[in-house]
Amino acid sequence: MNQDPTIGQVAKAAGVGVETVRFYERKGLVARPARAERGFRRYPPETVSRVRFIRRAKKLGFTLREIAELLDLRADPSCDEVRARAEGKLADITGKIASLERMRAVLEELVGRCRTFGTGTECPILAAMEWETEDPGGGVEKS
Amino acid sequence: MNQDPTIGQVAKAAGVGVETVRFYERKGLVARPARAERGFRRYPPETVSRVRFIRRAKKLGFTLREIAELLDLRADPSCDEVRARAEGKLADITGKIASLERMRAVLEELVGRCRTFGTGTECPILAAMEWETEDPGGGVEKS
DNA sequence: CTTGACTCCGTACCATAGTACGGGCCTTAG
DNA sequence: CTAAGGCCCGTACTATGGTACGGAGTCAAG
Repeated sequence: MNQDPTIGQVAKAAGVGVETVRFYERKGLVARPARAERGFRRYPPETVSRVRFIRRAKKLGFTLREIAELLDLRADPSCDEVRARAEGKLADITGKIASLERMRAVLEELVGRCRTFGTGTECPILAAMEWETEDPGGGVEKS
Repeated sequence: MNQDPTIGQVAKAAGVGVETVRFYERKGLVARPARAERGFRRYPPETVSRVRFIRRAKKLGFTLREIAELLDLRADPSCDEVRARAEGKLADITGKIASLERMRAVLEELVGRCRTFGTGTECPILAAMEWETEDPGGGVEKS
C-alpha cells in the first residue's frame, strides 16, 4: 500500500495549485516521483516542505533558478556556498532599497515644491521632468 | 531640412537598441514621431532624455506601465492631478522599500546566524527556510 | 556594380512564473 | 446510471520587457 501523498495532497498541503507542482517538476525543482495505481504521482512526504521552501525562498526574492541551485547545495551541506548566495541576494536587495530611496527623495522634493508653488504658473514637477533628471546611478543591475 | 535625430541616433544617444525604441513606441512610452524623407522617423531631440528617463525608472523597479503613467504626468494640464499622481507613486515607492526592508531583515538575520554557527552541523539558512518562516507580508507584488 | 549602413515593416522568439484548457481515464457517491 | 471529482497528458495562453528575423527600399563609398 502506498500512503504517500498524491499531487493534489502535496499541492494543498503546500498551499499551491496542482499545476504549480507539475510546473516545478518540469523545472526540476521537485523530483519526478514514483507512480502508483493509475499512473498517479506518489510523492515522498518531504516534498511538501520542499515546495514550501520554494515559496518562502521566492518571497525572499530568489528566482526559481536560484532556488534550484540552493536546493542542489543542500545535497552537500557546504554552508559557505549557501551563505554566499544569501549574501549576494542581500546585496541585491540593499541596492534596490538604495535606488528606491534616491527616487523617493526626488519625488518628495518635487511634490513639496509643487505644494509651495500652488497651482500657479508652471508645474514644477513637469518642469523637472523636462530637464534631464540626474541619474540616480548605481542601479539594480542584473545579477 | 530636418536635423531631428533618426531612430538610430536616439537609440545610440540613449544607450538602447533601435528595436527598443520601436518597442517603446508601440507601448506608447515614446510618441509616434513625424516621418521624413523615406518614411524615416524623426524624433524631437527631447526623446533621448525621455528614453533615458525610462531606463532610470526601470532600474528603480518601475514597470513600463508605471513609467508610462509617470510620463503622462507631463501631458496632464492640471498641476493638482500631477501632484496627486506623484504622491501616489511616492506611496508606491515607500511600500516597495518597506517590503524590501522586511526581506532584507530576514536575510540579514539568516546570514548572521550562519556566521555565528560557522560551518558546523547544518546550515541555519536552509534550516530556517525549511521551517515555517513567518510570511514577511505585503510583498513587492503588483500594485 | 556591389557592398555596407541605415531605415522600414510585421511577426516570431527568448526567459520568467505560472495558469488554463481540452480530452481522456477511473472511482465513488447518489 | 450518471455525475462529480481526482488524476493523467500536452499544449496554449497570460503578462513583462524586450531581441531577433526576414524581406525590402535607398543611399554613399569603393
